[in-house]
Amino acid sequence: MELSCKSEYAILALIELAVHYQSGEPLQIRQIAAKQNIPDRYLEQLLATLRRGGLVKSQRGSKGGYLLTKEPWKIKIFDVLVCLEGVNNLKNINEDAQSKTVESLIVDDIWQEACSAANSVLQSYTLADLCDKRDSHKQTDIMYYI
Amino acid sequence: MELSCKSEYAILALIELAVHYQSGEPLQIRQIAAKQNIPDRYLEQLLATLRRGGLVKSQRGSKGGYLLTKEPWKIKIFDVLVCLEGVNNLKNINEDAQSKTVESLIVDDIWQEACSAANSVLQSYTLADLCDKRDSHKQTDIMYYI
DNA sequence: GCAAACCCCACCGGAGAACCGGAGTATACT
DNA sequence: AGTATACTCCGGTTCTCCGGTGGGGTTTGC
Repeated sequence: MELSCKSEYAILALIELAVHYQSGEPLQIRQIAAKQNIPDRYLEQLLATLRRGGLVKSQRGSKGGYLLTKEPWKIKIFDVLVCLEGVNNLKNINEDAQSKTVESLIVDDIWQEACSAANSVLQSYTLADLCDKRDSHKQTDIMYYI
Repeated sequence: MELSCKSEYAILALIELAVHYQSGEPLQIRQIAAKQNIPDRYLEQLLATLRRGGLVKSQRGSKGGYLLTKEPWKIKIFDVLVCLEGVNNLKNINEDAQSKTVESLIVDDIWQEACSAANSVLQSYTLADLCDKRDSHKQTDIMYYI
């Protein structure tokens, strides 16, 4: 029940892209990495995965960088996790009669139910929601500062 | 979002213990392993962990084995997972000002919310519930058999 | 053509999962 | 007392993944 570093980095990067989305300008790995202190060589790989997953697009060459492919309110946190962690439900092929007791089916059911509960939360948040939270959070900080 | 083999084995073993709970007789590793086709040397380690976690107790020597320490309806699936996977919320010490951006706090919040949703499902099931499900499932099988 | 950016492939160290073995220890039965 | 039966503890092995680094290649803007 631990959020992997990988997924956390990816979500943070996507938040940065979402914040700069309306500008239309691409954002570079270096800039994202610096703002969220993520190792840039590693972030590069994660962005490549996100690109292959269709969540971001890249622009090569000088003045290049990354852009969201969709509006921030159309990208759910769940989508990001699926893209990063891979599709998780491909074990159902191994349903031989052997090594599948009645009890293990029941346990799997419960587990599926728990996963669904978590996923529905992750489905309910978009990048835009996180940006809003960020803004209100920063407002609060300013209030304290005054 | 994958249930580890480890936890699955442990829950299956505890179901077996729960089924035989009213007999008061200890159940041996071999018997549990055979019924749920679990590698017995591995199951031994898992039961040791469960014992250290206070979920089961052992009886050594001939005619020994394992017993639940509590009634099956007092043991939640969540308890089993915590015992096996370890306490997961001990990262809060690393809250230096550095490497903790506002955004990462927000991401952590969302993740916590998703975890809570999953945990509340796992809190709602006890070993006794799983035994009931098992019984009704087996009833259904018999119906088909006729 | 050159620098700035992305792209791709490969590798490494550490950690954990899923096991297997062996020597020791407690208990029951004879 | 002695033996068989179980658990207990310690260790090692193989495999995969995670987080991270390095090097070389390709595209683009100026």
